[in-house]
Amino acid sequence: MTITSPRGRTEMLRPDGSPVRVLVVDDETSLTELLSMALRYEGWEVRSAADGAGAMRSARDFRPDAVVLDVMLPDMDGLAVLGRLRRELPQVPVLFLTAKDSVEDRIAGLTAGGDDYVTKPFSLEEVVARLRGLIRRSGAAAVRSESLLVVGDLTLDEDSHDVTRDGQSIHLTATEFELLRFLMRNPRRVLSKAQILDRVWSYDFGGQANVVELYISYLRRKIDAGRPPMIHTRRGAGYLIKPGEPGDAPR
Amino acid sequence: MTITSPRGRTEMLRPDGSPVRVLVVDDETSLTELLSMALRYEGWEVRSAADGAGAMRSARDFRPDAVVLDVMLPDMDGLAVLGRLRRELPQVPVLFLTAKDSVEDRIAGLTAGGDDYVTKPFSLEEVVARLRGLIRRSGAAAVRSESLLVVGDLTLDEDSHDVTRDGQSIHLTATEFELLRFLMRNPRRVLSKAQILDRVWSYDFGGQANVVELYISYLRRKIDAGRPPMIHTRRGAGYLIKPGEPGDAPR
DNA sequence: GCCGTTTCTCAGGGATTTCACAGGAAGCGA
DNA sequence: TCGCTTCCTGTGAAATCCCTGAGAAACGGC
Repeated sequence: MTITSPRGRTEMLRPDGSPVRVLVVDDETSLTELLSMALRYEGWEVRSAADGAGAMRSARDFRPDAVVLDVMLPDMDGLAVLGRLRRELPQVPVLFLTAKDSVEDRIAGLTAGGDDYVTKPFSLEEVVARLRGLIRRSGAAAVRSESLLVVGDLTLDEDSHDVTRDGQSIHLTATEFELLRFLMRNPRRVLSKAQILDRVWSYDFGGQANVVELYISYLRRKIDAGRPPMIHTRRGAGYLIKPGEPGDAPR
Repeated sequence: MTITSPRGRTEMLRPDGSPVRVLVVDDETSLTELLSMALRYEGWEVRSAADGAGAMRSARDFRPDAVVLDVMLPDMDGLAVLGRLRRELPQVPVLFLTAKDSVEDRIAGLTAGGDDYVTKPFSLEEVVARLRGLIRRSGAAAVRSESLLVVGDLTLDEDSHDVTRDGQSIHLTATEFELLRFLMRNPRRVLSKAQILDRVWSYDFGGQANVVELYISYLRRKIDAGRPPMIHTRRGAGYLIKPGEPGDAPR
C-alpha cells in the first residue's frame, strides 16, 4: 500500500497501515544517529542497537521489516549476528554496511537472497534507496509500488536507472542520478544546498559546498536543455523541481 | 501455474495457488541459511533441518515439494535419510549436495529417478536453477513449460542450455551461461558486481571482483557482436540486460 | 596421462567522472 | 544605478572505473 502524506511524499506502509520498521545495528553511535534521523524522515519507525546482544533483543520484540547491519561489530562479528538474526527473522532482508577496503574480503554469499550492501562512506540517499528496494521486493510492506518516479514528463526508473524526458532517454552519471532522484522524490519542495549535500554526498565529504551548484548545472544541461525548465533556483534558499509549464521559455 | 509478480519475476506456485515448499537438509547452518535466503527470495517456502531426525519430522508435517539433501550428515548418512524420506514422500524430487571428490557413480545411481545433484561448492544460481527444473518436471507446481527465457531476440533454454540470438545458436561456457541466465532472469534491472558475484560464483570464491568484468566482456563478444548491444554498463552501479534497440549502433 | 578448453589473475591503457578553482552573470536591496 | 552577495559554468587535473590482452593454472574428455 502506498499513500501520499500531507507533506507530499509517498510512504511505505505495512499491510495493517502501520509504518515500516527498520532496525539499525552499528557500534558507532554517530552513524546510527545519522541513519536513524534519515530513516525516520522517510516515515519509518527505527530502532538501533550498538552490539549483537542488543540487536537480538530488538529483533525479538521490535520485529523489524528490514535490518541495516554493520559487518564489523565489537562483541560478536557481523556474521555471527547475521546467523542469529536469520534464525529469529528468517524473511527479513538485510542491508550490510561494509568498509571500502574490505571489498576483497567481500561478504561471500551474504547477499544471497534479496540482500544488498553499501560501502562506507555512503550517502544517505543511497542507503534509503537500497532499503526501499529491499523492502519493496521483500513484499513485507505489501508496497508493490512501482520503481518509477515521475514528475511532469520526466521519469526516473530506480531499477534500471533509466531517465527520460518527453520520452527521450538521458544519460546521467552516478552522482547526477542520485541528485535527480533526491529532487524527484521531493517535488515542488525547496531543498537547501546543505540538505542536498547531506543526502546525496557521502557523510565524510569534505569538499567545497559548490559541488551542488556544479551538479545542478550539469543536470540542467541534460534535463532542461531546450525545454521548459523543471529545475528552479530559489535564491538564498535552495533548489526545487516541478513539472515544466508549457508557457515557460525553453532553456 | 506461473504468475508474474509485481517485482517482475516469475514465481512457481502449486496448483492451489500456495507457494512451492522446499526442505533443506544440511548440518552446516551457514549453508542452510544461505540456501534458505536464496530460495525464499525465489518466493518459495523453506524449512531446514540439520540432521536426519529433523529431516524426517519436517518431511512429515511440512510436506515439501522438493528436498535439498546433503549426502553427508552426522547422525545417519544421507543415503539412510534418503531411504526414509522416500518412504514418507515417494514422489518428491531430491537435489543432492555432494562434496567434489565423492564417488560420482554412487550419486549417478541415486539420481536415476529424475533427481539431480550439485557438487560443493556450488553457486546459488545453479542450485536454484536445478531446483526449478526438478520441481517443474515433477509436476508439483503444475508448471510444465517455461524453461525458456526470452529478452528481445535473445533466448536461453534452461533445460537444453541452448542460447540463440536472432535465431543464431551461440556457444557459451558454463560460467558464461550462468551469468547470462542471471541477467536474463532480471531484465532491465541493474545488477551490481557484488550481487552477480554472490549469485553466479560459488559461495567460497575468494578471487578478484573483476572476474565479473571479464565475463561480461566474454558475453558481449558472443552476444552483442555486430548487433545492437543488449548488455549495458551503468558506471558505478552495475550491469543490466535489455532488448537491443534497432537504432543503437551495432557493437 | 594427454591435450584442448575453461577459468582466473594481472596489469596496462583508455574513457569517464568527480571536483577545485576562478571569472563572470544575475539577483537583490538601498 | 551601485555594490554586494549568490549563483552559474568553463577549464583542467586527478581519481576512479571499466575493458581487454596475455598467459598461467585448473579442469575435463578421451
